[in-house]
Amino acid sequence: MSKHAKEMGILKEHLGKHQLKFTRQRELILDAFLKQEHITAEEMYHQLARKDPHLGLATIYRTLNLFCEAGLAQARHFGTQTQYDNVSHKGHHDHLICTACGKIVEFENCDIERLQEEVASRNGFTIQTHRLELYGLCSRCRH
Amino acid sequence: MSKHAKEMGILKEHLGKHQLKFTRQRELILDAFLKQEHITAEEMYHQLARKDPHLGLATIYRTLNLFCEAGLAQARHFGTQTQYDNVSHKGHHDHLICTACGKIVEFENCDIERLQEEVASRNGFTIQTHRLELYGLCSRCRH
DNA sequence: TTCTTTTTGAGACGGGTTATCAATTTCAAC
DNA sequence: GTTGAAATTGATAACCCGTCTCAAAAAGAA
Repeated sequence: MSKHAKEMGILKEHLGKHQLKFTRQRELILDAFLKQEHITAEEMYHQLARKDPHLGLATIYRTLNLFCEAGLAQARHFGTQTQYDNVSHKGHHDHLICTACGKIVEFENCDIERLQEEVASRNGFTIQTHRLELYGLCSRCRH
Repeated sequence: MSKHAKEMGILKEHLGKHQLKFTRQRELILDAFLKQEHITAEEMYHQLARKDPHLGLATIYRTLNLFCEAGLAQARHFGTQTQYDNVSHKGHHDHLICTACGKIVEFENCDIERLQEEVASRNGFTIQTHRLELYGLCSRCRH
C-alpha cells in the first residue's frame, strides 16, 4: 500500500537474487529516499532521526549503496560529499558548477538528452542514467 | 625561458592581484602540472620527490588549489580522490559506461557541446570543462 | 520454535585533504 | 645590499567522510 510499490518491488527482487533480507530499516530508508530527488547520507540521518533515533549512519550508507547496486540510486561525488540521486525521478537534472565559489545551478535540457540517446544507440547502448556536469565560472566569479 | 610562458604569466597576474608571492615551489609545481592532462596531488608528490625531496604534500595541495583559483586547473572529485585537470588541454572526450560489464566507450559530440555552451551562457556561466557520462547496458549485456 | 544467515548499531579505523605554527623566504622600501 | 613586514613553507596534527569490525538482534526457511 506504499506509494512506492514499483521501487519496493525492484528492491525485493534484487534482495531475492542476492540472498539478502528485507528489513524494517531498508523499507524505511527507501521510503524516505524516494521522496527526494537527491540526498546525502548525513541529511538522511538527520531526517530519519525522528522516526527512528537508533538508526545508525553506517546502515544508511550501506543501504544507499545497496540501492545503487539495485539500480534505484546513483552515487555522485560532489565536493567532499556523496550525493545519492533518485534514478526513478524523471525530470532528471544536470549541474552547472562554479569552480571558484562552488555555486551549483541545476538545469534540464531535452535536446541534450535526445542527443545522448542518439550517441548511445549508435554505439549499441541502452541508457539507464547519466551524469552531466558543466564546470566553469559563474558571472560573479568571472572577475 | 620556460615553454609555459603563457600560463606562468596568468599565474603571476593572479599572484599580483592577490598580494601573493612567486616562489620556487610554485614555479616547479606549475611546470610539472602543465606537462600532463590531469594529475592527483599524491601523484605529483611522488613525481617531484626526485627534484625536491623536501617539497611537502601540503604545499602541493595548496598550490593546486591556487591554480584552480587562477583558472589554470580544475578540481574533479573522482571516487575518493581529487583529480586536478589541466584546463589549457583541449581534446576532451566523454564516456559511455556499461553498468554490467564495465566496458567504456569514448565519444565526442559537437552538437552536445554546443548545447552545453548555450545552457551555460543562459545561466551566466563560462564553461572551463565538463564531464558527461552515460550509464547503461552495452549490446552484449542487454540480456 | 529452531537454527542458520544476514543485518544492525556503535564506535574504531582509514585515506584524502586542510589547519596549525614556527622557521624560512619573498620583495618592497630604504 | 640591508632591513623588515608579510606571505610561504614543511612537518604533522586534526578533520571529515565513508567503511570496517563485531557482538547482539532480526529475518526467514525448515
